[in-house]
Amino acid sequence: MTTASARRLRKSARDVFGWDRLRPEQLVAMEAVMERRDTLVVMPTGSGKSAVYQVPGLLLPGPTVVVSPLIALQRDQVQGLLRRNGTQAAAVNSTQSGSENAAVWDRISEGDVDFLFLAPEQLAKDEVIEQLAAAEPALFVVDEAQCLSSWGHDFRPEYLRLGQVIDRLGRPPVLALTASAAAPVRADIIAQLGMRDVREVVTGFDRPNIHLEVIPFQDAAVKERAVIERAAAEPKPGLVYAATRREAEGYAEELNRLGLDVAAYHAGMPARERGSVHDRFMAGELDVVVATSAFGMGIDKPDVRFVLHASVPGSLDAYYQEIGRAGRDGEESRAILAYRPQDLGVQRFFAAGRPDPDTVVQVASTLEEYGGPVAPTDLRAETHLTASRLTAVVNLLEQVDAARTTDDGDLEPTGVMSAARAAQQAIELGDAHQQLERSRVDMMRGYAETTGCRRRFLLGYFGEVENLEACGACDRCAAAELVQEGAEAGPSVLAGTSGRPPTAASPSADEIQHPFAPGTHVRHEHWGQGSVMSEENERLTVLFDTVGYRTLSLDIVTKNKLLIKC
DNA sequence: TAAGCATGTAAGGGTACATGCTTATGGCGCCCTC
Repeated sequence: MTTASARRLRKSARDVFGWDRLRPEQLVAMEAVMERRDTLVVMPTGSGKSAVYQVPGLLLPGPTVVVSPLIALQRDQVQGLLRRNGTQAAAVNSTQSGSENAAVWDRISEGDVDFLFLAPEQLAKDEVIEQLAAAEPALFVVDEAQCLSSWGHDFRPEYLRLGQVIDRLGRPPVLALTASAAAPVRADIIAQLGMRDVREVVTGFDRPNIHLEVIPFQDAAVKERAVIERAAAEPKPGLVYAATRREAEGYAEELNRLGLDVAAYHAGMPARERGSVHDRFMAGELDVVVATSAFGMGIDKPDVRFVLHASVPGSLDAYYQEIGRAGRDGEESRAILAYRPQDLGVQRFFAAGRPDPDTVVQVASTLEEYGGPVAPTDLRAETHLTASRLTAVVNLLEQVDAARTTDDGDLEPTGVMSAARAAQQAIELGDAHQQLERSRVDMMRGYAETTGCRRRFLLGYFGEVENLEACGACDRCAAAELVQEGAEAGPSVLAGTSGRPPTAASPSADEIQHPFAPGTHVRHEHWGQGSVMSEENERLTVLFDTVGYRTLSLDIVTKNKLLIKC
């Protein structure tokens, strides 16, 4: 590429950041940003995702706003940028004093800050939006954008307010960055941020050096023993993911008893202790960290040799994100899942989090009683709800067009429907989201129980439909290879799993002759529009817009004409 | 949805089983006290 903008980008990357070469996909995304287009980038961690906003951010006139989910991450990002020649970066958050934050705002108004880092909660405050709007930001970046979809609907509802914030800032170009996002997550990010005419830059999901394995269990005690033995036996360092805090502490204790250097990590621990575990792991002082899902964002340790899940996580998005912390150095590493079907129960429980219907009715009718604009703080006082609970309900009401945010940040009913109708539609929307979350748990189960190549299943889930060859680097391919060898040459011992021979369990793209190849858009009489995500063993997995993932028998689909291509 | 725990009951002096309650991930910001 030899356009003037590509030349400028390359020069800035070299002069300021010392990067002699930009990857083609980085350059494509940067050029889209320079053209002021809304851009969604899905790139694995370690592939230079941050560069996509850093380089254009310095070339565009005006500050770049970066929404980042963790204050610890903001700190790392600011320090990283300050090390670059002539680059000014700052953060505004609750760990800094009022006067420190005020000093940052002064610098922004003087044009002295190139990059400003904030958590979405900061952007819930009117004065923050007003000061930002006055600075006329050149670019609005949402880092770790999968948080918007995974946390925005319940845990951190301010994430879903970012679309409104961008409107109030005068719609600067939006850049969303994430390391892993399947189709519904990408669609959610685009919809919630109100991104328009989006340039999507999605690089390959495959991490061929990570060997995939699932070990099935029925008995909890047997599984626990196996997890401990396996974690002790694998090359170090490694990560063990547990579903609960108690489990994490239990495993850490057992492994310590075996003489290994192991620490637990979860959100219930004091901040200092968490920081110390993080630092010791990064410094290579720990063999294993046993953690809940709290551990990992911003961890870029190249030599993690295994990621062992002691319980299934709630989605393949989460699973892929967590196993992606293994083998960043490109060396062989392993992702092992200790799978017990009963463990899905706790994930179904987590997937059930949605605003309570009574609360939705209460907020809708309170809003109707006001009749006109009301400050969110007044609505909070009236309904006796916490800020995040109220925000979660308001988000639903806005999504069904029953309420809107004024330019002043107040809430008002749109008046197009009654409070009862608004509440009903908002509750239905909450239910639909819950259904999608549950279908994602089902897909996790599908991965654990598949009889075909696990990597094909995983890549199909992320919509990567080009590479349908079996991988040869998962337990299923190894098992198929063993069967094949046995059939050809009698009993033999499995020598290894290197290389990628096609296997009986996994047909190539050319061999799939039926009309529902992955990527095909389809329509179902009851479930509406969808697209085929994967096909194996005569079963189709389809992602429907309204009901989430569904797995269907190809035979029944064909015989009963259940799906129409469109 | 499922597991752990406390309590209750039957049969019978210590134990087995049923029942019901509680808890299960993720962070920011802000207000409090020392």
